[in-house]
Amino acid sequence: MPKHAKEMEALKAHLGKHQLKYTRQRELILDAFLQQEHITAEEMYHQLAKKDPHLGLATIYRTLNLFCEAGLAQARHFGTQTQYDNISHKGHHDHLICTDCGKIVEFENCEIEKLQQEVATRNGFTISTHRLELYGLCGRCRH
Amino acid sequence: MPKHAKEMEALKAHLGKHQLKYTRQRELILDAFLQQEHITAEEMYHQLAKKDPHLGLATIYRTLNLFCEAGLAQARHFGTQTQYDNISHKGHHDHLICTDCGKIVEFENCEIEKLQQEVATRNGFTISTHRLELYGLCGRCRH
DNA sequence: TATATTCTTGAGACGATTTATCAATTTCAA
DNA sequence: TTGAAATTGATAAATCGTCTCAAGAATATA
Repeated sequence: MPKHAKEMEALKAHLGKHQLKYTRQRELILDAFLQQEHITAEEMYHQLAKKDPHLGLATIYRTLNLFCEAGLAQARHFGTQTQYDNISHKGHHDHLICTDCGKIVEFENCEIEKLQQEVATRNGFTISTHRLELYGLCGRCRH
Repeated sequence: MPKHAKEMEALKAHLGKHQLKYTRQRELILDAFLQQEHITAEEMYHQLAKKDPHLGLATIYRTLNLFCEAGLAQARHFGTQTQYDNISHKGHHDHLICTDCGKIVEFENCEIEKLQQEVATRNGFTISTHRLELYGLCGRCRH
């Protein structure tokens, strides 16, 4: 049984629903992606160059965007690059982001999530994912 | 007395401290900026083209970044562009977003904000802005 | 006020990141 | 196995923001 059977099924379900195909490249990229907490397209390109030197950067971008549509990933822009966060792997992480040096601290907070649920319920919504980013200065950059 | 005397003084203080000059362009851009909650350089470029057709885009980028350094603005990457948030503007709100119909509900929640502060403090951060988006289905689309 | 010094501006070149294009290839259902 | 439809890889192109530099503007000094 593959390591990430659950996510692979989720991806296949999305592909089937949209008349898309399950390709070798998509499987390769999914495997690599699910081992990361977050990654950029460029990083993945270099990582996968060993396994498949002909895998194109455009394919990686296309596939990571596909993962976002399938609900496996979430794009987040910081600095000049886009980070693709793995939201299926370890539970959801929120981010503290230093606007000066770019340092990112991940955190989880059940109380905040509970309050989010309350807000959603009060407005008749059913939440599937969320995004919370706190911007400011880290201890070192404050000086 | 100008509309935004306080912010103008803050800018002048920063300029003086760093041996920078108070120019017509900086005043023009400050005036426009303080009327916004957040704006991109491109948006401001078009907005100000009426008042000064020769104002360059590079000057707007430079000036908005200057405002960040002076503590009047905060850069935030959203989509492919950079949003410059007006820090002096109160009334931050978060968003509930329906992934099916695109409906957006705005909300504020002091308790969540308080918990955010706690998380930040615990990690040595000083928050200046944040972004919270809840994605899911609205009441109508759930059926 | 005149002058010297320094900073700023505008225009376009440039670099980095991401998307679009398109012929060749692969997938998948019949 | 076959054929329609989707995908890929290579690269061109678009987008966004910064850099460069000569010309112009702001401030300090006399």
